[in-house]
Amino acid sequence: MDALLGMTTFVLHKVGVAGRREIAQRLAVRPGVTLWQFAALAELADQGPAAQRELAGGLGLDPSDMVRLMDELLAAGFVSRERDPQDRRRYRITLTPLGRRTFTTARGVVRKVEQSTLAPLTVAERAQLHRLAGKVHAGLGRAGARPARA
Amino acid sequence: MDALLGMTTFVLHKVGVAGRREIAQRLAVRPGVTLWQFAALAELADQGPAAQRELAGGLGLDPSDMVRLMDELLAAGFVSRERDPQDRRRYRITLTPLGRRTFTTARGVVRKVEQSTLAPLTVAERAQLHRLAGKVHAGLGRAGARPARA
DNA sequence: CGAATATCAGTAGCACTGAGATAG
DNA sequence: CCTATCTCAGTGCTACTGATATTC
Repeated sequence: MDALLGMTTFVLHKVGVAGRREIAQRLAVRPGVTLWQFAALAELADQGPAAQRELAGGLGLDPSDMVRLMDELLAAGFVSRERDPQDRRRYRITLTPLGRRTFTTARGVVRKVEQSTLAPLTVAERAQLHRLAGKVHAGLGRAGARPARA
Repeated sequence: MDALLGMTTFVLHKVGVAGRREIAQRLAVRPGVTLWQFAALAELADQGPAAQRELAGGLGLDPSDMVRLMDELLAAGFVSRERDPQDRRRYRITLTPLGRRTFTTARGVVRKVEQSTLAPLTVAERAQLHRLAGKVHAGLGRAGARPARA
């Protein structure tokens, strides 16, 4: 009996970290983005313009770390930002055409790596794994990110 | 289409990190061990006395970090160690009765947390998730830990 | 000599904490 | 006055890298 490998959480963590590593390394080569940069682009591509706080919330990233991420994305020309006229505390982050193209490229890379990582599974099993992981993830909530109110 | 949640690796990583966090917090309260300490105790309980390098390899932990871990386990009285008479470069790490009792307690805690984390899944789904994650994990290998030779 | 074990110091990435400035 | 968004500096944890002493 392997007490460690018998624990689903342990195996899940190992697989998750390894997958993240692999994807991060590939994305660094082409198209030259970090994992969080890719994640932010993905969120923007999905949901359109958003405030930094909303982005951070959706990604599970701390708002304070979002600042640095924004600096990078702006410097790379992947996004543009302007103050929200309705609420001037907020920025309105918008994906640029370059950002969208970069995201598309990156998504292709990620999909390839993911297929490689999940190679031991059949197509049906991959779908099953994704479904189950999604259910567990949905049940998490309540943890992570900075609380909106004290 | 959620580009991020559509990626199995991303979800797996999130779930794994959250699970690890939760377990680490509980273990810190009772029986007062870290996650790596628990992992090492589990490995020793499974496979009997071992050298530090073997332990590190089995756990996916860097050998250099195993040193600190050993200090902690020895100080806590969970393990004892002596030089291997056949190969005096190696230490022989053995679980003490206290270490075994601590492991048993910790394992109970971990199982409870795991059940809580996997609550959204049925019993059959949990088994399925564990099986699929195990297959992917087995396919990883080759990554992590320090290479045995340059 | 080359290789393996254990060790130790230093580094890098990542997430988090706490506090401040501006706006509602 | 109180809250929210964005910002910045600093901390802690984890994992990794590079180098050394001892033993085979």
